[in-house]
Amino acid sequence: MHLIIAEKNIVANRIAQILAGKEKISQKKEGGVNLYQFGDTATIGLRGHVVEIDFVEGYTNWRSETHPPRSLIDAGVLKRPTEPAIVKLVQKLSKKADRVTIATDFDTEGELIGKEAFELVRAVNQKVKVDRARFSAITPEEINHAFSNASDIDFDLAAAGEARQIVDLLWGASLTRFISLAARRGGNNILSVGRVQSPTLAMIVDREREIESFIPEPYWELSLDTEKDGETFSARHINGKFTDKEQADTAYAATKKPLKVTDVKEGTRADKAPTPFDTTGFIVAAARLGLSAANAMRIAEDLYMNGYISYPRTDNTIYPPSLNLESILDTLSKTQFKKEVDWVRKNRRKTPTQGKKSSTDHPPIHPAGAATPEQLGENWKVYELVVRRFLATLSPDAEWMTMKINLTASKEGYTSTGSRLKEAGWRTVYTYSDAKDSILPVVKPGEELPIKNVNLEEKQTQPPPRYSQSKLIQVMEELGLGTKSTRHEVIQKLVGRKYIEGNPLRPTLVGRAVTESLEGHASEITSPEMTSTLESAMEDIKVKKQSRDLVVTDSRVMLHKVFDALEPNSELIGREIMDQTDEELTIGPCPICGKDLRIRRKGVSQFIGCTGYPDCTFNISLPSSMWGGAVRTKAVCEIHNLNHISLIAKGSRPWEMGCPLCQLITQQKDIFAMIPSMTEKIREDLLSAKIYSAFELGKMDPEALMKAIGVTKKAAEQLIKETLDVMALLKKRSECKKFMKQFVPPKRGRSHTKVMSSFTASGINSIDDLSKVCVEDLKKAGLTEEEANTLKAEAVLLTSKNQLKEIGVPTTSLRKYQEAGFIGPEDLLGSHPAYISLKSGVSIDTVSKHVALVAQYLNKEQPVKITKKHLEKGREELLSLKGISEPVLEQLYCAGIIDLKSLSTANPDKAAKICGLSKEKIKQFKAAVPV
DNA sequence: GCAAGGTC
Repeated sequence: MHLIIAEKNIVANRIAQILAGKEKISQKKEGGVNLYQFGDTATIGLRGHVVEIDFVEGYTNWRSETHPPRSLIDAGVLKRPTEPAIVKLVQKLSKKADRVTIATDFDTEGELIGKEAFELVRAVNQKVKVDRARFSAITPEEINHAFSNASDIDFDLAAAGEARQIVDLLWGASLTRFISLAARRGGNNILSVGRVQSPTLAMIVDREREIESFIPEPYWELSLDTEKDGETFSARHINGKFTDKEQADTAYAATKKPLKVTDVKEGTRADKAPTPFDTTGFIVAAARLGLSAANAMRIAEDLYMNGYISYPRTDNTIYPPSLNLESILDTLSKTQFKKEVDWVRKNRRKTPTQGKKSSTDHPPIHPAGAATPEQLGENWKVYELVVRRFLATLSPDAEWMTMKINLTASKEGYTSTGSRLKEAGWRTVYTYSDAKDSILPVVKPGEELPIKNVNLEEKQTQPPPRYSQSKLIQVMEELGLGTKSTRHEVIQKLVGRKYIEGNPLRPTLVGRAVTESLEGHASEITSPEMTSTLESAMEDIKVKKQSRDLVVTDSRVMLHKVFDALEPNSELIGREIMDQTDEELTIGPCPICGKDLRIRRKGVSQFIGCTGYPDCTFNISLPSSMWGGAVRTKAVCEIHNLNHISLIAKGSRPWEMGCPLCQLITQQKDIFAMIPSMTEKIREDLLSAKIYSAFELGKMDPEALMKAIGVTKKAAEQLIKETLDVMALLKKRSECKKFMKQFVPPKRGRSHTKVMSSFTASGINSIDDLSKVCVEDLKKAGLTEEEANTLKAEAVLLTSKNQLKEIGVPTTSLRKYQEAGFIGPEDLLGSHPAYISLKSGVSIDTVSKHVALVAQYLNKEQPVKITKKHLEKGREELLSLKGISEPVLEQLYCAGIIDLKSLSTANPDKAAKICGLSKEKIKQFKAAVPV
């Protein structure tokens, strides 16, 4: 069997299709992994790296005395499967294979992925022949050629990739741990460091510092307005920007009649059609549609997975000759772009535009399938962008008419330029950048024009702009930081670590503090040079000028030097970062005592507390950090002088909460409104007395409240009591919601909050209410019949359980009763103890005791006590009668018949109804009782 | 719990 291993599923599929020719391919899934088989060949796709490198055992504890961060530098590393299902299938097939071909991507990382696959194969099959197919496009010609000319894995190339892996892990993990520990940060708040992320962060910090230290300088611009045939236009002074005020004033004063046209120049300007999309170009264009880099990539990947566009991770801006542009046009003419396709076909340029980069792995991003807006929904605009860009690259250049008018006003020279789109060219199909005409009137040299206005404007030089995501990705690409597949993820990572925020991007204080510490003590890691050095070392490994191990050893030596400098300063570094970040957590003065309020974190919970604690207990609770870590933003509340709060979670937009105290007040407004004797006046008085929450109010002493808001003692007592009642109700509601959440999954338009508010409207406020509810009310809240029944049954179960517990039934017996179907107190009282004992397996003595407790609790008549001895005797008596077996005995117990005596006194009609035996049967048993 | 690189 010939096993072919590709880098990803989609490639495996296409290779199979090409190699199979007309043969039929059978596709099956094993453990969620696709396998394509034809003839004696099986093709499987990996998922990129299916193993990852990690440290050998013993290094998991960050705070270990024996394995501090520095020890990671010399720690051993191993490879561990990250995709066990794929690894398993590869190895299972390898055992049976007599030829294995590695067909991963044709680049360094692809060679490494191939080597990883090779190692998996060798681990289970030492003899099988393993070769390597290299192809730079997935076309029949390339693939067939690659497989009939298969060569060997390039272990040097793979080793270069391994060196990168190891160096990245050693530096990243050791420095991340070191700096996190120094700044006492753990869990969600670790401070990460890495070869790509740290220089990227440093660029953003650097830009911010440039902006801060920028000193604006004034300059002056001089222009005049004139008119021809009723059309006004303006002209700039030929000096451009005046940096000297006096010169500007002189020129202004000298701008006088007559204003004469000295010169008119007309020309044309070519406006080149854009080049094909690589990943960066695509992200930049998508940013104009308002998409973040990560979002644009997510949508592109989605479109790719569904066959609408080609592979979106590419560095290529030149269509390979093998790409069939004609058939793509055919496909697109089946979409709503038919008109544009026809236009392109009629006006097509000789050869498509091309950029500078031609890489081997994937073609530029282009449309691959037809789609409609209905099919794609939100993703449509990205598809449209790819389509229009593709069409633009086949379209002719646009052309502009340009006109330049030179003028003199007395002796001062002025100039005006205009342009008009002459040939729309590619702009016909690529409608994103607006092409505005600025048309000048027709004038002749020597002509005199009126001066309508002379304008002297003072302006200021501007600092450089902050990076937008797409600009940052462009710069990263120029510096060689990251890859086409990872750049956008790096930015997301920096946001997730709360190093950067906003759009355009600016550093947080943490981001800045970490960058500054690293620059001061481990500058290697904040410079893009580390990447270029690593890359040249990798080049050396590829050509055998160096070995992988030598490169790694060198890197280890360097990292030790870094730690030599870092370790003695660990206290200092920690202090620096903590001081700066404390500031970031401080949001302004406490409304009660005036000391600083600070964001506090404890596990997943976070809140705003007063630095005056425990003297001042003022606090505001915040949503759990599962919704995002709380950080302060630049905005400050005008009323409370507090910074606004924003919650930042990985992979989603920050949640702007605004001023936390304003939030608290609005939120409490609804709660206050539930208190019967609350009036708007009292509420205002409470606020002025700095009593912001119902919780605070409920805790108050009536005397103190009396003084604080000027009400009678009786009113104060009443208010406090009502507040406590409302809070108890809210607590019950929240328990009820939590309970409901376990059984009612959220759906579109049926959030848990929505369901709960519907419950409240129907008067359902607690789990207890749920247990007594009418199922129709639950269905009103959007629950299905089944969900409603389940919810009610579960509520009955829980409330009964709590009730029985309160009565004094211990948990173990309680569980047995409920499992046997005796749910609540009434069930225990409604059945004969013997029956309960038989069904639940709880001994009769215990059952009797519990039943007695229940009867006492419910104020019901105490049932007759039955002993174990009595029961056993009765049992023997009954079983001795003809026709009474164990199952019948159970039915008799149900009817309260436990011995001969109770049988003889039983009423057959009643008993039959309860236990399900026929009347005749019971009469028959009665008759058999010996006299 | 660390990196960066693949891919979903």
